[in-house]
Amino acid sequence: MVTIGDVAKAAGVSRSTVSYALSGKRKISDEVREKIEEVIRSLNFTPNAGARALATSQTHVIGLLARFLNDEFAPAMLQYILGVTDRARELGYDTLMVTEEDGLGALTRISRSRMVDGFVLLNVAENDTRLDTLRAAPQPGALVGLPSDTDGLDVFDLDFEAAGQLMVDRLFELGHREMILVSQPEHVVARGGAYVWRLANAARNRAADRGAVVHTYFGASQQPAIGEDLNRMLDTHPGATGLLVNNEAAAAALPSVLQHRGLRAPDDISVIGRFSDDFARTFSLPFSAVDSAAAELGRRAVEQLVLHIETNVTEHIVELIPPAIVDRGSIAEPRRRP
Amino acid sequence: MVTIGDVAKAAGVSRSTVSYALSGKRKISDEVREKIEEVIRSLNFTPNAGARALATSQTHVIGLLARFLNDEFAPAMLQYILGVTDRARELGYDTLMVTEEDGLGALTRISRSRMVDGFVLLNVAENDTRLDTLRAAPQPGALVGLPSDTDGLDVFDLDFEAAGQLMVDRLFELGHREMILVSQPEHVVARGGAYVWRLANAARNRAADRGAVVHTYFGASQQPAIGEDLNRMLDTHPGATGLLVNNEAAAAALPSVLQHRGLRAPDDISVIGRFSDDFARTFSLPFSAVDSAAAELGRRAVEQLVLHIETNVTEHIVELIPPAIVDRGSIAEPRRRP
DNA sequence: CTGAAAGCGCTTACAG
DNA sequence: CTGAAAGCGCTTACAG
Repeated sequence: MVTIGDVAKAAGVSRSTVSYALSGKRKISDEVREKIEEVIRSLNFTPNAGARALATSQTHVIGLLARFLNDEFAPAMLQYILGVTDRARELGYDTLMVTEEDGLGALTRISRSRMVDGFVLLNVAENDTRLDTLRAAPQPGALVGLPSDTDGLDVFDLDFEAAGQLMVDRLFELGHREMILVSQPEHVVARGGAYVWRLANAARNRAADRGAVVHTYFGASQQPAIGEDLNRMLDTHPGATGLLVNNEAAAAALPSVLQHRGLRAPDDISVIGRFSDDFARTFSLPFSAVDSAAAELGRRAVEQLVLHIETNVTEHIVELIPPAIVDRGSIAEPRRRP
Repeated sequence: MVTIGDVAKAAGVSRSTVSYALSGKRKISDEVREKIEEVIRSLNFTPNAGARALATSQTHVIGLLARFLNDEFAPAMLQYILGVTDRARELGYDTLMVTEEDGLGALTRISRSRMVDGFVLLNVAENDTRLDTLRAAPQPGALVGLPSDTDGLDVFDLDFEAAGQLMVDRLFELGHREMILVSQPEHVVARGGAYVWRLANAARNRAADRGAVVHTYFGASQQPAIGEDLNRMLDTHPGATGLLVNNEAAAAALPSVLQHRGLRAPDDISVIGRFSDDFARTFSLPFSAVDSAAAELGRRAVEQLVLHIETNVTEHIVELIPPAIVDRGSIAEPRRRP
C-alpha cells in the first residue's frame, strides 16, 4: 500500500510537508505543493483512515443507531436513515450503521473502542435506556425522537402536539365537528413512543376547546387487523366526518377500506394523515397529510452532531419541527346530510 | 481514555501480556489471566479500534454500498440491508453504510483509505461500473445481483430464470393457458436490472414450450401510473386467467385494481407475485409469491465475504438461490367460462 | 518555508 | 510463561 512516506520520497520532501500540504495547516510553497499534488495523484495516495484516527482522535465516522422493531413500519425508517447518511457525507463523515437488538451494548462497545466521533439515535423512546450511557460517553449524541429527559443531548422531532392541533384546526375550520383519530398501536405507546399520545392528546384537547369531538383509537400496525380496526371505527361513529390518521399502516390500508365501504375522500369523508411525502408517493396515498419530515430530522440531527464534534459549543438544543400539511385534496367541507 | 498500558500497569504485567490475554494467541497462566480480566472489567477497557486496525491491517468493518434509485422500490432495500448488518454483526463485523450517488467515488475513497475489510454491493446492475474498481481493490467484494461478468467476485442472487419458470409452471399445471406478466419499468431494465428480463424471458419461453402464452409488459413503479397500466393489460387480454407480478408497486396497487374491476383472486383470476415475505406482511398482500429472499441474500453475501477476509480461499462463487413460492391462496384452477 | 522526531494505542516477532 | 522493543501510518509540536 502507498503511504505518506512513499509520497514524500517521490516528491523529494519530508513526510510532514506532505501531511501539511494535505491538511493545509501551514503554508507550502506553490512549487512544492504542486509537486506533492502531482505525486499524490499519480500514486493514487489516500491517507490511511486508521492511522489518521489514531493520530488525531478523530474518525470522521458517525454511529447511527437504528432500531427496527418488527411491529413498527419499517419503510418509514429508511427516510430517516438516508437523511443521516446523505447529510453526514456532505459534511465529510461516513456512517457506521448499527442495527443490533442490543442497542445499549452496541453503543458501549462502539463508544469505548472509539470507532466513531458521535452518535445519532433514531426512534428514541420516552425513557430510552440508551440515553444514560450516551450521556456518559465521550462522544456527543443527537436524537431523533423526544425523550422525557433531554439533558446533555441534541434532540430533534416533529412537533407532534402542534401536528395534532393543526390537523384538528384544519378540519374544524372547514366545518367538521366529529372526527376519528387512528393512532399507532397501543404497544408502541407502551414501549415509549410518546409522540403517539402527544399528538392524540393535543388533538383531543384542541377539539374540546373548540367544542368539537375527536374519538381516539389505537390501531394495529399491520393488515388485515388495521383494516378491520378502521371499519369498526367508522361503524361506531357514523356521524364522524373527518378521519385523522397517525399510523402509516392504516393510511396504506385506507384506500381499499374506503372503496369497500363506497366512501370517497373528501366527498364522503375528509382524511388527513401524518406520514412522509415519499411514503405517500410510493403507495400513492391520495390523502393530505402532515409531513413526517423524516429526512429533514435526520439531516438536522447530523448537522448539530457535527457542530458538537467540530466546535466547542456546549449548549444543547431541542428542536421540534413545526408541522406542515401537504395538500393532496382529501379534505373539504363535510358533506351535507341529505 | 483507558489504554492497554493502563491495564498492564494495574495488573502488574506488560502490555504484550495484556494483548495476548485479549487475543488468546498465547498461553497465559490462569492467575495472570484472571487478574487481567478483572482489571479490564473494572477499568472498562476496550481496545482502540483505530490502533488495532493500524497494527493488524484489519478493521472488522465491512462497507455496504447501497444505491437508492428513486424510481425503485425503496422499502424492499431495507430487507437486504438488515440481512447484511445483522449477519455481519454475528460474525464480528460492523457495517459502514454508503449511500452516496457517486458509488464509484465512494468505493475508491473507502477502499484506499482502508476503512473496511471488504465490500458488499447491493442492487448490482448488469454492467455495473463499480465492478472493475472493486476487482482492482485490495479488499474482497461480494455482490447481491448478477452482473454479466462475475470474475473475481462472489455473487448472490435469486434465480430469476427459475422463478419465471416456476411461476408459469405452477399456473400451467392448474390449467392456465393465457397469462399476463407485469415486470418492473423498462428503465430499470435499461439501467441494467437484468433480473427483469431474466424472469420475463424464462416465463415466456417456458410457456411457449408448453403451448401456453404469457403476455409480457413493463409497468410503472409508482401509482397512479401502475394502476392504469394494470387496467390496460387486463382490458387488452380478457382471456388471460393468470397474472404474474414481478413489480412491487404493481403488487401493492393490485388489490384496489382488482376490487375496482370486481375481480377476486383466485376466483376470477390467479395471481402470483415476486416479492418478500416482509413486504407482503406489511402491505397485507393476499397474493402467493416467489419470495425475494432479500435478507438471505444479504446474509449469504456477508458470510462469503467474511470467508474471503479471514481465510485464503481464492475461489469465487456465483450462487443463485432457488425460488420458493409462499402460498397465500391466490392461485387456483381457472374459472370455468359460463 | 521545511525537516527530524515524538507520539497516538495497539500487535507481534524476538529474546529469555 | 512473560517482557522489551519495533512497527503499523499518520499528525504536530519543536527546531531551524
